Amino acid sequence: MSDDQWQAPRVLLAVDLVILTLRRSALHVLLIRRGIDPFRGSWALPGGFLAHDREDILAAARRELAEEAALADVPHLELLGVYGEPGRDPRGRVVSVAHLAIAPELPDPEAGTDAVGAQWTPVDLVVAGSVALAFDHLSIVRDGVERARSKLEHSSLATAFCAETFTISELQQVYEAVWGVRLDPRNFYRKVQNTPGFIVEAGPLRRTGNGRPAKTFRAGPGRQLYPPMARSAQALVREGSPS
Amino acid sequence: MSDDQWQAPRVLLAVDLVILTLRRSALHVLLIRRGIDPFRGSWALPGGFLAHDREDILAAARRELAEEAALADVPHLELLGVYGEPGRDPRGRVVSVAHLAIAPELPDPEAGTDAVGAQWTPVDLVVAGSVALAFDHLSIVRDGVERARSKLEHSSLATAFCAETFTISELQQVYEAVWGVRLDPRNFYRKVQNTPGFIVEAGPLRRTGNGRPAKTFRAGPGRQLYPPMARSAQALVREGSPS
DNA sequence: TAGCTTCTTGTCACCCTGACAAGAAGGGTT
DNA sequence: AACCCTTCTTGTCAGGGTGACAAGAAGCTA
Repeated sequence: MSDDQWQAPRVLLAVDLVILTLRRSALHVLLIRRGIDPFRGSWALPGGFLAHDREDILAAARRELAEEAALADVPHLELLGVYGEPGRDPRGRVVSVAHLAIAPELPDPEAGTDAVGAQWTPVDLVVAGSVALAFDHLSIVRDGVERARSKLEHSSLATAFCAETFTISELQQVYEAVWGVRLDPRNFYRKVQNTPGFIVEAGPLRRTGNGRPAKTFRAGPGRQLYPPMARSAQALVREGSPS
Repeated sequence: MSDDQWQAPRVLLAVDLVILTLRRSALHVLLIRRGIDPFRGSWALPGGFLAHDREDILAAARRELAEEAALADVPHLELLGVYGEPGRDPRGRVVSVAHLAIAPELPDPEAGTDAVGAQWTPVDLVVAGSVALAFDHLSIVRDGVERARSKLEHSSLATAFCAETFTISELQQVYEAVWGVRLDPRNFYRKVQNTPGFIVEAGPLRRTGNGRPAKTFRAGPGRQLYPPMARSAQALVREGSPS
């Protein structure tokens, strides 16, 4: 059980990022076209190895967020999972710590920045397999989307998809896009208003497109939602198939 | 941004285990007395380094489960988190992948096996700080308990604390111990019965201690609970302070 | 047999939810 | 300006789940 000569193996530690956002009311994930082998030319998640021996993992995630996605700050970043199956990377034993990041819809897409080759891709296309991903990144994306779906129920994660201030209708679009369902605006309005700590009115401001101006809100102090948003219950009216 | 000479750092990968069980209606965690430096003589979570270069992480977790806890099989084992802060281990850069395991109350405690020095310890004592833990293991235990509390709400994790067959009363004790609340037996009975896929009757068997014999059940096919078990709502009657 | 324990089945009021009607407040068109 | 259309917001109402609680069922012990 204990050889004096035995040495614990050392592994390469990578950080990968599932960055989700809403674009034109559809859920998108940021992908990068790989410039090096292996999988050169394939789409992959932003990520990379630890920069040095003493870099903190979360710090590495933020660094990759800035370097590869040109996102200096995101409203949400959390551990998603560990993907370390032997053989997942032909370069040797690589253990990847995947993170889930949520960003609001940003004015500048992926243009002009350091993040050349970065592209927001509809999640539907990715999970359907229409976009081939490097390594086991398809599994990671699937897990990330499922995590987001789940956390929308019990936490205030949905506000991370929105700008600083937002309307209830915009918040509803987050739920509809991530869950893939249609919700009744009137019941949704009442529900989020009656969930303590979820959202607070952001002054009597108003802004809108076409109809009656909407009240604006900002994220409230609560991170957990009681009572939770019911997914299965409201999911009666599934969204139609894509045309 | 790219030095030809740059080499990605390699880290030592460890696996740690938060193994929870119920003993005499109280939540316990398995701790090991460390026999080597650092923290020799302190209590710590079961765990260790990867055995070799190609060992799968989950396989390493199961191996440690068998070696250090003498648990050949547990009904639940999942990723808990990654703890890789630089400096958490004086031996160098160690990244620990923590796992959460749930075991039913076992007939043989920690006696006689390979797991010398293993001991079931009340979680209350640990989180209160009455038992000093090595490394950042206190944080890991806290996260593990919180994970279990959360998953009891939306998943059928509670059945992992029970034997193959169990009574509804035993299932209730799991919720009461993990959540630290008292629940009404009649409402709990109705609730779990009406949650589809949670539990199924295990034949007309019966067994009990003192009162009326209870029906026995086994875990149902459902892993997610709809509607979920409400923690905040039922948590009206907090359990009394320890005597 | 009485008393105690625990399990199991009900009852009832309240609140949340889903389905839906209708008013409020803007823009666009003629 | 009148009208239509859009979206936001406030209500109404029936049904189902939940908490509080009563009461019977089925065993053990004295």
